[in-house]
Amino acid sequence: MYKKLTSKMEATCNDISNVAVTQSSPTMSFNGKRLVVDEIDFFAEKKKKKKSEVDDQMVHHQMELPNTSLDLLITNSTSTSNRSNMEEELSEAKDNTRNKFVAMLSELQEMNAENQRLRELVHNLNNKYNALHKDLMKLTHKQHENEINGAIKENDKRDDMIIPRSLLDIGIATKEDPSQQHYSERKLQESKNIIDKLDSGKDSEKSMVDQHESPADHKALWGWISTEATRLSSLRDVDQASETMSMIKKARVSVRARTDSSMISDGCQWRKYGQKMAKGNPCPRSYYRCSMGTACPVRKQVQRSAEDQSVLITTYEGQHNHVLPPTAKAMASTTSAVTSMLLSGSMLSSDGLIHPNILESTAALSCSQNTAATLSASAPFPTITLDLTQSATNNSSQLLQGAPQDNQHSLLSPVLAQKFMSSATNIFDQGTETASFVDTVNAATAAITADPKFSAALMAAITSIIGGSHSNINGTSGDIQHGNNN
DNA sequence: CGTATTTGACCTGCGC
DNA sequence: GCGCAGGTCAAATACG
Repeated sequence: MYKKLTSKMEATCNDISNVAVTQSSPTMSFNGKRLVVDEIDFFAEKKKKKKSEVDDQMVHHQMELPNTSLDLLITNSTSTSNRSNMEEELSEAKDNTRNKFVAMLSELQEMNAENQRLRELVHNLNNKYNALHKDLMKLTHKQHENEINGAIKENDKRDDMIIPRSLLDIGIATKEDPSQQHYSERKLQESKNIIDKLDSGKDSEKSMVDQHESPADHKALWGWISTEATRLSSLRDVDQASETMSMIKKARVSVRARTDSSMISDGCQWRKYGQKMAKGNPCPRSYYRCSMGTACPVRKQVQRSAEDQSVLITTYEGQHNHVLPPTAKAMASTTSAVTSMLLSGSMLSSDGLIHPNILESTAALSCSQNTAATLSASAPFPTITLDLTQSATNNSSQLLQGAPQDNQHSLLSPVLAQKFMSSATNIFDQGTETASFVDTVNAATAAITADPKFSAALMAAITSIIGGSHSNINGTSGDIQHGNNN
């Protein structure tokens, strides 16, 4: 936005400076560049010779005036009435040009003001981001300390828990892994280092200025450079934040489901925009984008499994920027939660391994339903795969104590379901992309920290929702209410 | 006729 | 630099 506006303003300035015949004039500063802008009398020269020469000039030439787009018809007539008409038209043309120029100037000033406001906005956002980031680190640190304290007790309780092979196969670290012990501390240290680097960057810029010029030049120069330093620093932070944002946008949730139909119904409207043959798979991959909202960034890929063509793999990517229908909301919230947990520090260690908390939660998911959740660390962007194709043989009561099991559509206890849905809704149902990633992570972390059953509830909710769909997918009904992520 | 889908061309990132 | 594969675009086509 800022860059766009800047380039637009630069273009405007160039246009103006091209038009303006510069004279000694007051200067305007734009983005550190000096612009010479003044009110120019385009007709000054012509005025001088106007009285004596204008008639002849007009007769013999097509007037050396800027094209004012007025249709000034010049004839060879020498009658006085025509002459006075032409003079009137000429002065009108002058006035028009002057008015246009004044209008452009005022527009430029407005844009300058807007530019200033945007700068302040970016700066404020940057400050808020930093504050939230620090809070997140504190929370993560606190949470990890709590985990360490309760680790022994938890381990005793969960000794009989079955961890699925699919999770062990992907190299998940266990609590005994000593590298996990300092996960939060390392992360905190990394963030401190980043902040230190930024600060030192500012300091070095300042020291460069301090040594730079004579005192006379110093003041003006410092004004400009400090503005630039602030701007660059902001851009660095914005880059950092945007990188994080792009990560969460790129995070994917993949759903494997056994179905004959070409696409699972997930409550959203999709428009197909491409199809491609993927290597090593006889079935084409289809590309869809969400058509429910204008310019909604959410996309999904649908492809049949190469190994088992009855299995449909649907991969969701991005966050919806519009209000979702209730049928799509549940899954969207759920997959948002998974995605954000996936990307928050509470899930992944700095080693790229899955945090023990999530291991437990994911194990809960896998054990609690006919579903396996796996995390791909090798993919360019984090991807969680929910496998709905496994046969219903697992005991679902191992972790979700009190969860009713008589209902294949909802194995989630009503209390936990409500808790989960309200949490997920509070956290993720922002409806727009503008919801801060940091807010999301903070909220997710806070929710998990506040409620030890949250993780289990979350996973149970996923299986509940997907489980319902799954049974539909495998059943005769084509009306599958499957959600997509975010 | 407006909207959705198809499909070949094009772009981009990555490995060699 | 080149080729490959994944992803996207947009003109052509189909459909209601």
